[in-house]
Amino acid sequence: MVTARNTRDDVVKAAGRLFAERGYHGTSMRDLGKELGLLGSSLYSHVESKQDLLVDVVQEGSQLFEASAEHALAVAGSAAKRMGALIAGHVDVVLDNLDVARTFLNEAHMLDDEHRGRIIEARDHYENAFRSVIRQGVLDGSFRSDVNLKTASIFILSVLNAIERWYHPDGVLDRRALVDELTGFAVAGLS
Amino acid sequence: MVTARNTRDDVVKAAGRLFAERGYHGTSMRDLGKELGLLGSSLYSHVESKQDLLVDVVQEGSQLFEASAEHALAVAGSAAKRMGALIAGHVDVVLDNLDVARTFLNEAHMLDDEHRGRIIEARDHYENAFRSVIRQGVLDGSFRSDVNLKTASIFILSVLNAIERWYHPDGVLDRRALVDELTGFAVAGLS
DNA sequence: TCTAGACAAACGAACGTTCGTTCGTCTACA
DNA sequence: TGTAGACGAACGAACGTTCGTTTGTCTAGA
Repeated sequence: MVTARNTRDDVVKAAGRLFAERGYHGTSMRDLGKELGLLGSSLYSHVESKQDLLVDVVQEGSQLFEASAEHALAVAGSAAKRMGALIAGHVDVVLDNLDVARTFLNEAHMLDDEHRGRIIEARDHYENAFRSVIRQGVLDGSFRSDVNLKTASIFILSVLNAIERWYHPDGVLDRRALVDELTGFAVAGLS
Repeated sequence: MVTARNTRDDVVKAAGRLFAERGYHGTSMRDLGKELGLLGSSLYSHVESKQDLLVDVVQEGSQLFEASAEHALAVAGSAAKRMGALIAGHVDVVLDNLDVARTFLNEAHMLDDEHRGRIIEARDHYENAFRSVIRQGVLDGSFRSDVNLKTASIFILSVLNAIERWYHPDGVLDRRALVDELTGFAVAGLS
């Protein structure tokens, strides 16, 4: 007989799913309990508060993106190649952790000031990874010299962050093709 | 003596402001009343329901974008020029109606099925304006022949729709410079 | 010019429901 | 037998909404 006891991780995972789908304020603790076959009150055996769940999900998202950038920046090669690595990493994070990524992107501003501040810092740091690769390309002449570092990095991240809003893994465009399209568009926009 | 009676439009406008700021589910009717110096219950002199307010705001957003696209498509000239008109129109809609645009972009999926369906249709129609201009550019040779119409239009709209998340009108980048950056990046990405 | 009536706007109490959360109890496994 | 997990009743607060009433302004007729 397999007993289906829930762990804190199960609760956080389900919270990510519902927060992504219905938003933080659109999800009640009773909804979340139902998702796990529990009563809402039972969740407090695993978690201190609802806000706590949001913090957990958003922090996980933040760490995933951070790790991805670190990994991509370790790649050697041209600016275009390293930008490709950043983009491929971003796509992997989003598509392999869709609920976490969606919650991170859309619900983080519901956090209290302190946590939100930390998330904004992490986001800025992540954006800097893109900026530094663009700078490399401008300096070595592979990208246009008049590229605006700030806007260019924001534009590319805008495209990447929107993926969760339209991309369906079972559509005609598979993940590799998506990454190719994204990288092609970004590099062309910078060249 | 100036009497400050509120109209339905005042309520809808305030609703757009709060929905944009805190989200639909994060805004209560009492919050909204306070914004206008009223009790929550008093809002029902102007409006049938909370959902009704969301419908009003989102539909206004939808119409603004639609009108902008129609106007831009009437512009004669190269594909690049017409794309510039689409982008400039989009930026104007967003920056001149920030609350409405933000609510349209982020809260429309909270609508009931029927209204949401209509909004999705309108969005598809708006995207088609971008697609048709890209097609024009591909056909006349000013854009790359291997441009993917669907992804390219989505990418450009992704950048445009993200503006509300980062752009501040009082920053160093004024509106004209923003449009130039956007158009430059889009056209370069297509060329 | 004065006034009676109509009207929309706003009030404020109250409705039933849902919210996040607490707590004492029970149960199943180690 | 001890303990972690789940229960389920209960809490006070907040939710969207209703409703009878009050307020202030505009208009028509005397």
